[in-house]
Amino acid sequence: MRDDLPLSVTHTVRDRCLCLHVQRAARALARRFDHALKGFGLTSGQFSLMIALNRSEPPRIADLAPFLAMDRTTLTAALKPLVRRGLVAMARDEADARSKRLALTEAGRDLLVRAMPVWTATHDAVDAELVGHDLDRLRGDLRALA
Amino acid sequence: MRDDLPLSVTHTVRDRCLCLHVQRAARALARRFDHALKGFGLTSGQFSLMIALNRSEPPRIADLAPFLAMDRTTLTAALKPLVRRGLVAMARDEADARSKRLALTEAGRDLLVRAMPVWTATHDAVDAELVGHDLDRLRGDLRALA
DNA sequence: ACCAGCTCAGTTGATATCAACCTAATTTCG
DNA sequence: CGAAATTAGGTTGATATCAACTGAGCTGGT
Repeated sequence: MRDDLPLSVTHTVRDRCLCLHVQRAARALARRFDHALKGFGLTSGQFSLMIALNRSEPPRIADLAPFLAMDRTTLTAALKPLVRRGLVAMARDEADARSKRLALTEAGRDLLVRAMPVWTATHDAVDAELVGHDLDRLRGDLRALA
Repeated sequence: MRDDLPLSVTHTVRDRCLCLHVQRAARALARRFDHALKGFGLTSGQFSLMIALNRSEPPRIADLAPFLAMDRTTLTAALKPLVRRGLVAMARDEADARSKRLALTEAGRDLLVRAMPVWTATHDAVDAELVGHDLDRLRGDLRALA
């Protein structure tokens, strides 16, 4: 311990840092949904990604990245196992040869339909543990951060 | 689009899922602090980890993992680059040969001292963007999730 | 003392995350 | 039309994340 890095400074960071607080909550929630969705071979992130694909118009990678607040190249990597398993299909955009359109396959939709009740039950359990918390406000705060 | 996976269901997940909301905020905040701390060669996670090490008693890996809501093995991996760079030292616990005690080195403390003003400025900027939001309540919500 | 069970940490394999760099296609403007 | 700027996407290298497995050390009961 030195005079120029006292415990009080680190306590300030630990207590105040939103980055740290959000990361901890993110890890805990991801673990929780990972476990719940394990039977379907899906992680929480893969589930969210597939949910984001269920649109009337097949989105491009560049459309999804901002929605997930995720780097474009992360999305490229995240799609690989889903495409390999035949849950997601990538097709060249007919209007723009640079773009690729992403869509759930029949198998992907089947899996999502089966996983949905588990998501609902898991989220209900999370909600139940947070009685007294204003979750709509929390979601609003998180959207402001993203 | 099929009848058994309508858009309304996916909109429910997108709007309600705390896991998705927290992951998005986590990515955005991590990116932001990563950029801010880049000049020190530190990521936001490495900064948080080093802050957690600044204790009067050098903690063990098993002590830190719950504090960071992180898997124990993730911590083992995260320590490697910090130890390699001489910012963190691992020493066998004298009382228990299974345990290792983690401590910042002199170089590690130096780096943290220099990085601290950047953390403060970055967090002040985040706070400024969230005027009207109750950040203490937000931190409480996030602690409840972790 | 012994051994069964527990605790602490590391390793492996898979996915996640991003910056930096790269290629190809489109658009813009002179 | 044609070169420059822009845009979409992929690749590489590094770190982050966790589950499952492994091994080493400790502890309590007999």
